Amino acid sequence: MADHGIARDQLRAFIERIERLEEEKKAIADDIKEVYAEAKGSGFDTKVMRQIVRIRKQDRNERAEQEAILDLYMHALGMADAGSQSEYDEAAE
Amino acid sequence: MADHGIARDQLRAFIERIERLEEEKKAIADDIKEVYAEAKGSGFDTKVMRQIVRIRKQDRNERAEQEAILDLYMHALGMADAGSQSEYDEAAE
Amino acid sequence: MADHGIARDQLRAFIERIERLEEEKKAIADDIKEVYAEAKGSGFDTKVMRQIVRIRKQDRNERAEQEAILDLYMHALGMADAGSQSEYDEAAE
Amino acid sequence: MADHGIARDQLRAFIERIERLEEEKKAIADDIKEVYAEAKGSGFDTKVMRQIVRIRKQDRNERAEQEAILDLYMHALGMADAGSQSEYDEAAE
DNA sequence: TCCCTGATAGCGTCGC
DNA sequence: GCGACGCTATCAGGGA
Repeated sequence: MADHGIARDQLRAFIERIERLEEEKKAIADDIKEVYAEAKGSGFDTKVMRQIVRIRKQDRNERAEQEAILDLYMHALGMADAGSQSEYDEAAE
Repeated sequence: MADHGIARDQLRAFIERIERLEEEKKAIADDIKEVYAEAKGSGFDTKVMRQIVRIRKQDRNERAEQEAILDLYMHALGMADAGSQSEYDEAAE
Repeated sequence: MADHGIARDQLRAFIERIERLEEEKKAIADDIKEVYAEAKGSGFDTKVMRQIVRIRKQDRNERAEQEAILDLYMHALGMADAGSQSEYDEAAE
Repeated sequence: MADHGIARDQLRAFIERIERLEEEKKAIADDIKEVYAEAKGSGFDTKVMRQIVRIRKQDRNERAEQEAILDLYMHALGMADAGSQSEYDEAAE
């Protein structure tokens, strides 16, 4: 039974951490809204702004995908890419 | 009561159309799987293939977004774009 | 080097087949959307409709599973099933 | 023309603030994912956890709504509510 | 106020 | 069999 108690506490802790993080996330989402509202107040068209944000994001993603596919090719060809091994070492694989 | 009967038949018809279409959709999804499987059988790396397909799609989307944002600017500036009214006429809007 | 050229063409063919199929899939997905939109225009609640579709699908899956189990038993008993009336008969509904 | 330059800078500033905030938002979303992953590693069922989180959120929303209604009555009766102990006290749970 | 679009979360699939 | 990724469906916010 003690185990259940422990598990319960652990679960509770996880849940609370998540809820705390979700609060933060929501706070930020609200901040974003505020910025759009402020921009609108300054005469900008939020629709256009959203599109700009979206397209810039796409650009970044595109670049990321390009890199990803390059890596993929390299591996497919049995060539590990030296350099850019940042953050994790795949040599072990 | 007759109304309910009519509505029921109408609803039934809609549901069946949807289910039929979903069957077709699934059939195509299966076809896609088959193609990947076949390619794999020919020695291709499906992961790479999926990436290629994805990136090509992104390219197309990017172009579409570019056009969309252009349109948006044009409208924001009060300039309807003459031409490119292909497929549907926005004049009515 | 010729090999690479061949592989390249083959790959290209696979990619194009996939892209063609994905287009078709998307077209059908759009058709489905249209049907929902039309139903909505006729006063139906699409949320409810989606639930109906989902439930009916589950039912079919359950039936399929039941049949699968039956088949399993039949084979375990050394009895091949003679046809099992393909696709099931909806007349009864 | 100077105006356009100013507007441009202003727009740029808004866009960058938004992008910065979206990065933060994403970072938090990733943190949440990590917590779920960690919980999973401790043997918890994340699907159940997500349900718990969702339900507790609903509960909070309901409580908030109840309070809102209460406030409404209070105001209708010309009685301002004195503070209403902001944010609710979780000690009782 | 309603509709539509975009964002998010859950599900299923694929690969390891 | 497990874990990760992509896709789909649902929900919420913004605009008309």
